[in-house]
Amino acid sequence: MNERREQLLKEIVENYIKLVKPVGSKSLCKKFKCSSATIRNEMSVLEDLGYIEKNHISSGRIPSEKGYKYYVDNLMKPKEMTGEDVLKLQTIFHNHEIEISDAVTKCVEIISEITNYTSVVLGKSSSDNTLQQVSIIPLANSNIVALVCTDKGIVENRQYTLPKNADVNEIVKACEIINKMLTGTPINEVSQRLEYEIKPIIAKKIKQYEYVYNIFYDAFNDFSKNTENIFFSGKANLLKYPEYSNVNDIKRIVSKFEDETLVRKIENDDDGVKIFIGEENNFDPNVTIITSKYNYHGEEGTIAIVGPKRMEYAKVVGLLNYIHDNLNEKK
Amino acid sequence: MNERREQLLKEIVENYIKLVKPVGSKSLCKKFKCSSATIRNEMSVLEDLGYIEKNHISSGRIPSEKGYKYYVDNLMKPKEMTGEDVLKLQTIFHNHEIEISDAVTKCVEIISEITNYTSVVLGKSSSDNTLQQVSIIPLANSNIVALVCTDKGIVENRQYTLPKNADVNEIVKACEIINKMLTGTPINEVSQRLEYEIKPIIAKKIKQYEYVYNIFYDAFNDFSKNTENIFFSGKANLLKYPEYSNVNDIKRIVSKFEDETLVRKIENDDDGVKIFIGEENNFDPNVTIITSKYNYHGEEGTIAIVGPKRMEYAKVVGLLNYIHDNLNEKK
DNA sequence: ACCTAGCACTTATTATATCCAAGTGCTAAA
DNA sequence: TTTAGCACTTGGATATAATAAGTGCTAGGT
Repeated sequence: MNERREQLLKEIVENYIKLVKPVGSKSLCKKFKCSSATIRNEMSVLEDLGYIEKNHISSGRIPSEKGYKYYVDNLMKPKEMTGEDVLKLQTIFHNHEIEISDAVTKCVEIISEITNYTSVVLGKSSSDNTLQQVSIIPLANSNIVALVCTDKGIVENRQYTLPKNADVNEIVKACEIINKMLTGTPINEVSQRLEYEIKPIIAKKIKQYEYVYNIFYDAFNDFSKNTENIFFSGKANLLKYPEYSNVNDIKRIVSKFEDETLVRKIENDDDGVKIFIGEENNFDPNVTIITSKYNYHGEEGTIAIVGPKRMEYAKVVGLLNYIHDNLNEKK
Repeated sequence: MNERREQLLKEIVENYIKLVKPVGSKSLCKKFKCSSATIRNEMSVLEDLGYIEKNHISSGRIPSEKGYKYYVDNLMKPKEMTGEDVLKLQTIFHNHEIEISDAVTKCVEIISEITNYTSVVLGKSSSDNTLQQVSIIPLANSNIVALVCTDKGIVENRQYTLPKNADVNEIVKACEIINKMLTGTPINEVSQRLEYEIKPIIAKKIKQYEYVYNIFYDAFNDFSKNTENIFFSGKANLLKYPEYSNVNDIKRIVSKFEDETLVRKIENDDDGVKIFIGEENNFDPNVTIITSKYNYHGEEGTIAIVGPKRMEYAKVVGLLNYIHDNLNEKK
């Protein structure tokens, strides 16, 4: 590699990102003040090094995954955000400072709007939450709502119809016992302790303890599944790009978005903004995924942007850097 | 119309539903024990009546929307559910009888699985819920969770960070006042009564009443938006069908599923199982939507199945009839 | 040692022509 | 009222040719 080759690669990548057409030697003559033959010679070096590829023997060049990677690692300069976009995000980070539960959600909606890619929030699985409080709200017709709240403020609720001979007071009693004994327990250990510590106690104090036990057992069990913390915005954006212009590609991508266990694989534990190009990501070899962790007022997770491999890296990385800084307060 | 023409229409519709190819006169000779010319004569009558159409001058016939409609209204016999499918649904309706909050959700997941179409749950907008109880759960670092629960057991929760000089006790006090005065108020009137009845009272009793007021105001406001009660299952199923084999059709449909206000238009207030073919529905002229209301332990809404116009009507209607009966208990 | 003009060659894309299968409409006879 | 027969239409598949874009390579120039 030398200076000119790097510049050439940069030019090819950015050109291809913009126009989605293989880049020919002729089109770069002016920029490099030399003939197309010279460019061709340099291009064939870049091809030997594996940074660019041809679709067929006489086509222009497109960046390979290795080429994109070299570009993002060495040549790209993250774009500073424009005032307009900053403004949109400011309203989330500053104006509404008390309301936090869906700051992240709103954030990715704006990301999709700005970037025209698909964004995903992967809420952290609840394993490091601890039990803060359970409570019962009685409704009419012997229905009740059981609530479970964790120290990080995540709430799950569930409605039940009580058997006819049930007594709400007994359930409230059980509630108090659970709160007294289990507050602070990691949420994934609660079920176990409920069975071995709480069940014997309420068995003594409460007549029909079985159904009372079941109510809480169910409520906690739900928590550990916790399938609800994936949020998408701008799914349809992916379909805008010409690389997904054949039906099977689209079907493949759409189906993959439907598959929760696959989407979970997007998650990444490294801090900072990370880029996974094509084969590097565990989701789909035809997309690039850029991730960023967040930890905002105790809510943790990953924000991911999914787009074509020829993503506007400079723009997206600039944006995610900004968001990363704002959604991770060092307390 | 006469008996033979009805049978012919029935045959054409069912044939097209199964094979997705225009139905030619020859293929029906055996069934009707006559020559293709006879069939052609009858077909041209059905075409004049508007029940079937041609793609081009020399193609076989396909049912028109009017034809489908005549079929579902007069010729189709809803298929009884098979034991296997009944079994899948029984586990929801009977075995887990205490756990109701996502019975409907699980239900449509099974619907999508059985039918291979897309199903949607449109939760009833919360306008006829009344306030049952608000409560506050304090967390660490002067964070709190505010909970709002309605008489039908719908719960919204929100997390806030309190200002430094705040006193949780004052918020709890406000909670009690609200519960005493507003329980039973329709949820969409709560904001108003909060401002005119509660605000003056807490203004007297609580020092920094402004932020306390804001917490509850926000929490109730969220409720009236209530954008979260749409649930999809099997979105990708739509892409399986040959009628959506061109890219633009797929893009259009996928984008429409993304558009919440459009999806809301699927909702339908009539009771029973209703069929909306093509132009009859407000969502997309190229699909059929079959809806059924549910009212299960106080949770109300619409279940909708979205599929191509050549939907397997008999199967889907049979299934939805069954579900309708089970998700609407007359108390 | 590097650059460049020139040219033969390759490939995708587009347009055009041709052929075939499926199916219709119409006529005339049963 | 039904049917056999036939001319006609259309979409789809396949083959062919023309064109544009771009490459690799050679040979001569700096």
